[in-house]
Amino acid sequence: MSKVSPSTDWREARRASAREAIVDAAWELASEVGLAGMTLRELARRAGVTTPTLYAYFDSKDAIYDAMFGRAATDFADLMAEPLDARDTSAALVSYARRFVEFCTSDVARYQLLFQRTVPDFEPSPESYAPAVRALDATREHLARNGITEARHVDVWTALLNGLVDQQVSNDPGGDRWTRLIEEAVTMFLSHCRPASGARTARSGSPTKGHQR
Amino acid sequence: MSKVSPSTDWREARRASAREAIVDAAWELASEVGLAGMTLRELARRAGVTTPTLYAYFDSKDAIYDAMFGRAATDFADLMAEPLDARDTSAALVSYARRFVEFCTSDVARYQLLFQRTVPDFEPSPESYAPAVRALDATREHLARNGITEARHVDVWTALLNGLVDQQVSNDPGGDRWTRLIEEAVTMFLSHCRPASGARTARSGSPTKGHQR
DNA sequence: GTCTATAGCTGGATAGAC
DNA sequence: GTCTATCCAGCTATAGAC
Repeated sequence: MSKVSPSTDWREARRASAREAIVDAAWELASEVGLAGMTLRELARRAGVTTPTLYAYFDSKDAIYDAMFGRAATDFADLMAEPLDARDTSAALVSYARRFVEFCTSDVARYQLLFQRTVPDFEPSPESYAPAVRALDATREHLARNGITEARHVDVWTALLNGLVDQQVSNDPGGDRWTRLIEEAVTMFLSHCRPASGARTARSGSPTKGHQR
Repeated sequence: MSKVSPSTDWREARRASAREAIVDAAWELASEVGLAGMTLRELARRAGVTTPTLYAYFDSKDAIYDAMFGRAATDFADLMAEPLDARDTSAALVSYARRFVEFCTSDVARYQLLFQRTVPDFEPSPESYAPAVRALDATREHLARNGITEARHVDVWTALLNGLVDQQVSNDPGGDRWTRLIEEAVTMFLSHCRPASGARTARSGSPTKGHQR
């Protein structure tokens, strides 16, 4: 495959594995104390090393944030690319929305790093950001299957879902006051944005009731 | 009125005035460097005093955040209580939504302190929080005039508006990619949530076009 | 690569003179 | 109430031995 020697491959693999372990510990810590509350001392302690060792794998704290972003974006894109088992396109969209909201609310720190700009002076590198673009493309594709193709409608969709997530985590953390409104919100969205193409497109009823969790 | 002497009143007034000046400087600073980036040294410099003087007026940095919250909540409630000049209730709701979104996007730091939980370990005191409750009541009243009375619909409303704001400030700061969708979002909301009560309630057309700013 | 030790800095908060 | 001077804690990041 490559011109590097096998031993170099091993070392590269071990190094990448060690980096992943640090990122694991970083996410675990951030979900407990918040992104801003994450310190390198505590991160090193959790990872079973000392502070200088972190610098053997990352140039700076921002580089760690960047690796965290990359991991989160990849997880997000992978989750959103998983196939959906739903009988029709609108039910699929509800499932898709639930998936997104569940992903966001299950780890607020991850949601903040990925979708809000809460860490001062941090911006993800293009490489880390790429998977997020891929996920947004998947969103567009799902909407297109429901006849939603206009850019403004896609923006309404993202606003609606982000709004549900934001209200949920800000005003009812751990509860379901807004997450339980997903199906209604999707119905509202579809009946307004989907082009009229017959009678059965208007509402989905509640075929996916009890499908969550 | 009170048993305190006039000179005590004067002193109280001057003290309150000095506190307000500090809060003014605090908001000006926060809007430049963010809430987390606000330091007491720089705040003191802006206010024309030294750090220890701040502690003559506030017990801690969190107490300053709390005073900032109180100011923002009062401004918010006052703005939302201003009368609306609109020919019908649905147009009034659009104006109301514009007012809210404009308030939020014009000062991101204020939006974050008021509606998100971005300052770690800070929670507003009941006194500072009270005006925010008053503003939410005003929102409920406006929605009720449009026949929206169910609690779940009020929650959909707040999610929708917060979603527009959040996407705007996170992904298109300074632009209008999401703020320009306000009228469409309100139309979508009303046609779904407003109880059917005749033909003319379904849509508002665009009577308020060019009404913003 | 990993450690011990520490530099260098910045933050909130305080002591004590005036 | 306001200042000068400072404390003390916490942070990121580095030097240098092994």
